[in-house]
Amino acid sequence: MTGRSPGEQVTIADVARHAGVAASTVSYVLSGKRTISATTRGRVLASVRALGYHPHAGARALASRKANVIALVLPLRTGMQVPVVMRFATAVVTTARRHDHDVLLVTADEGPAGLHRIAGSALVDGVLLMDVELEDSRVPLLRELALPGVLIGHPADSTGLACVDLDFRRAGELCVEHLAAAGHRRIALLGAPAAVYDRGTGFAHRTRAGVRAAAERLGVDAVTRPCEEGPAAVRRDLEALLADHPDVTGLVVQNESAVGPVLATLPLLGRRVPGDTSVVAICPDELAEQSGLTCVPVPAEEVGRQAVALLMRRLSGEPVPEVTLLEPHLTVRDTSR
Amino acid sequence: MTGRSPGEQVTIADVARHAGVAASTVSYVLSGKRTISATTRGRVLASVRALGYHPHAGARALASRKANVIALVLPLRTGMQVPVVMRFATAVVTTARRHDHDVLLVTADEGPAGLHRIAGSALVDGVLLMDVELEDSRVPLLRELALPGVLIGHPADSTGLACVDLDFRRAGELCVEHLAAAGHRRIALLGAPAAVYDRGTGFAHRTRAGVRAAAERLGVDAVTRPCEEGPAAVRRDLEALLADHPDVTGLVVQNESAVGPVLATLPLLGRRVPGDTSVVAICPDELAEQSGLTCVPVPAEEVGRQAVALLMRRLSGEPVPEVTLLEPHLTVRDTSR
DNA sequence: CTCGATCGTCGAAGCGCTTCGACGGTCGAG
DNA sequence: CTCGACCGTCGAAGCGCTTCGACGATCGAG
Repeated sequence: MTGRSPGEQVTIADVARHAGVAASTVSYVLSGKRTISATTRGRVLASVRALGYHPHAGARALASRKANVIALVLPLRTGMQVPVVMRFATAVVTTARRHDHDVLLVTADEGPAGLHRIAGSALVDGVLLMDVELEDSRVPLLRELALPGVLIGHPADSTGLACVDLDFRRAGELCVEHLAAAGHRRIALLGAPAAVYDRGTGFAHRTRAGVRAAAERLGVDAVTRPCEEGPAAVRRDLEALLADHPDVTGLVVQNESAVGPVLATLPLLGRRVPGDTSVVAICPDELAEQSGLTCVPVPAEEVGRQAVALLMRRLSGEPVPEVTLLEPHLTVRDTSR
Repeated sequence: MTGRSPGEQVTIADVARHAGVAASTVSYVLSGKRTISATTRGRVLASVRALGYHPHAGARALASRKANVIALVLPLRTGMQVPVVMRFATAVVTTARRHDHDVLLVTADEGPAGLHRIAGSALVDGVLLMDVELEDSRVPLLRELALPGVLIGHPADSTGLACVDLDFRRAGELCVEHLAAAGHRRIALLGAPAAVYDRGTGFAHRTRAGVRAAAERLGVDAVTRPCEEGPAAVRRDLEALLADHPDVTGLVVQNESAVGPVLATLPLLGRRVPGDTSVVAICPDELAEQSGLTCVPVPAEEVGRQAVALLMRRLSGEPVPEVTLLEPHLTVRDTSR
């Protein structure tokens, strides 16, 4: 029984009165910023529980100049790998909570103005930027606002920033190395939608670069081609690719929505997998697992966790590395040989 | 040039000084809660722009007892229709911003404790609850905390609540009516994963009920069966279904991940679509459009908009209807006859 | 012309919290 | 023993904003 109607804010003064101490003492117990005797601490904590006290977020933000909230700026537009984004978001929220922070969801459509608003109103202490382009307009703004930020993906110039990403270049190389080792001499990358390349999205460009570099190094042929979304489009793009390059026997797919249709279409084109054609994907692991697909998993959770951890370190003033690249790994399943 | 280092908070006092008025006057200009002469207002607004002033969210929340933030409580667990959730989230953020509110992302894993925390700390003014189950533990809590909330989906007992949802019962009926009108006498519902039914998730149960009711009313046979995710699982469940009920000629699919595989599998079973078997889905429209699928679209955006609008009305003390059901519509494409 | 309304503005009082400086009380070193 | 250092606690001052009451000025009605 709290003796208060629900919805009424329990204040630190209530707790102090209940425990017979000063409000500041309660604050120090909760923050641990000054030593408090075990007895007093025990009494205070008991009162906190008894009253169901939660500090008023606004008041705390005002006094301490920290909101304990971070912003997650999501793309939410076409061409995005939706499930990846989702799993990533989950990891971010969970990790942030573990660091006693909440997550504000901001859509990229709000653009730079959104960042201005958020920074100016002290709504958040820092931002996580997803879907970063090679030349991203938000990046200079971040520098200018002196708003602590961590980027998912990395822009061309990462000076003074903190970026986390799967090493997509290496992932591309890995796929080609795997196929080349299995004896494939002609390899094709069926990539993201053209719009994604046009936007200059890092992961697409870097993967392509990795594929090309590895192919050159290993002396195999590699062609690359964007691929639109939707079963019909995938099928069309795949057929066109194989019509132009009929001698391709190794396929690297980096497009979530293409995985299913590619696997369904190849047999119809008279190509058995992996007998005639090997398929390797860069995609979430569950998706690949469902189809027994050889893949380089995109570790969305791990990226999310790392990103939050980096941001937390920045918020506490620690220096952090500019670029954190996660090492990709290839999981061999049934679609490659 | 603001004359302040970036990251320094511009306060209302700065604006007041710059405009030569009192701080309270600035506040009234911005809130419109008292009449201010056009000249003064103009001067103040100019200063606001010149200094790039954004009110400090915490201070504002403290003084006004409104955070101008709503919480979006997302499931983020298996069996969810991920793209739907995503589009929904986008609509929520966009609509909320239009009402001058931000959105805090909360995962359902935090459970009731999360709601307590959020309510107690005045972090948010209200909550949007997704993925509501028929008997949802968060619902009584919402009542108890007197926390304004809007549910997406609706629980068995919606007294005193506000719920928004597509009328899934009607959607189920619509599909059956369409198939029956085309002459199909034996119809099957290939539904959500079994876990979704077991959780008592409203949309799955209501759709099934609608299918059964319409079938009975129209005198056609209807069988229903859950369907797991992933191409292989879908194929297996579909084959089992058709083995048990070979005379089924009309298929209702309510499972995003099943749409593609179902369409791919039917021809392999010697069933041409729509010649031998008609397929109708309840799924996002883009997904259906890609495959030329007859469907009842799930209007994620519309639900998101409505939900936010309802919450805003609740926050301003207006009474709102307990249940808002969106009328489903069937779009005929190439997979049904 | 005077008086009450009305309008536009101001000053001050908090909102609930953190944090700084201060102050008694202990305790160990000299 | 005495004195300084330290420990545990308190009171007060603000953080930036909203909002209430007050107050001069303006204006129309009597």
